[in-house]
Amino acid sequence: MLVHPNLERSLGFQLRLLEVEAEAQARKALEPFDISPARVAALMVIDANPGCTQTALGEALTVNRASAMKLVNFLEGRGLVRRTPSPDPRANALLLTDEGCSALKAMTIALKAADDQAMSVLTAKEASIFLACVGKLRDSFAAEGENNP
Amino acid sequence: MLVHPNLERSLGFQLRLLEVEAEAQARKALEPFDISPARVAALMVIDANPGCTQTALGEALTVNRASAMKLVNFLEGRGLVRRTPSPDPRANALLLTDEGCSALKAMTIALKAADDQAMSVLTAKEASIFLACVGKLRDSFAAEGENNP
DNA sequence: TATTGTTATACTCTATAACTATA
DNA sequence: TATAGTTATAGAGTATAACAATA
Repeated sequence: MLVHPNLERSLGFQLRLLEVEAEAQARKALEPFDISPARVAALMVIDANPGCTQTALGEALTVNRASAMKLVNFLEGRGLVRRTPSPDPRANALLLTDEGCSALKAMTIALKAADDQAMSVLTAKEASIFLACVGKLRDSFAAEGENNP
Repeated sequence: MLVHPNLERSLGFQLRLLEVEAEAQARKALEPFDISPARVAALMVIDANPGCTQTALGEALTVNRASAMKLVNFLEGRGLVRRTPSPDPRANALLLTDEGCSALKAMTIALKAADDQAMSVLTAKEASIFLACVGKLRDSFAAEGENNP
């Protein structure tokens, strides 16, 4: 069945289909850990920014404070993240627990294997151009968003 | 604030960020029409496959029958799509109304303008390689999905 | 039996708005 | 007044399961 000539050539639609498949693949790679890709992304942000606040976590993941809080509630409940006192008593400083740290290492390995397998259909040159284009496009969208806030 | 070295290099995460931005841009381009990108995609599928069933529509959009039905309910309520009798009396044959046809033309123009603007940061060669890579990656994911159904 | 459309229900993710406690 | 976290609520979007009509 035909989808539609305009859809086949549409950047947005093709990206959406690809992203849906990439997310499903990541979800599968994470099945042994019973955790979603978005939550692993949160762990990675905290790992890269120990002591960051929930608001900062939300900004890095482009979700709002309330959503960031739900993420942290889940990760804390799993024993992967700790809320610790921060210089500013209004804020929480987020840290990975020891368990969170070792779990993240294992998850990262699983995700990378899946990623590498998907990227293996591209030549090295294609992969490099592809990732550069993704970056350029993201910058382009970000610039547009600033012009029309 | 650092996101995370592993995330910066992650195909899945970068794709997700890009897709979120592309979707937001499409949503904005469609604001004058008060309709979501997913619903316009449904219109395009029906336009390309006049008389298709709801189940077929769902398959093309990779959603299930119940979700396809909600899409059609909305589009019918808007007067953009008609459910007509089908050779198989269990099924509906979906058609665009005249209004749906002309609305889709205008929406397509708006979407293409936004798409072209985003792609304008890529050289012609980059754009061609980028779209080819998207296709390759989708095929790769699809093949993986078949091996592990 | 299998399939189409339908309905009811629930789940996930996210957003908004209002509240508190601090700054 | 502005900000961090919290809470309650609501909205999309999608999925599952069961049902009727028909193949």
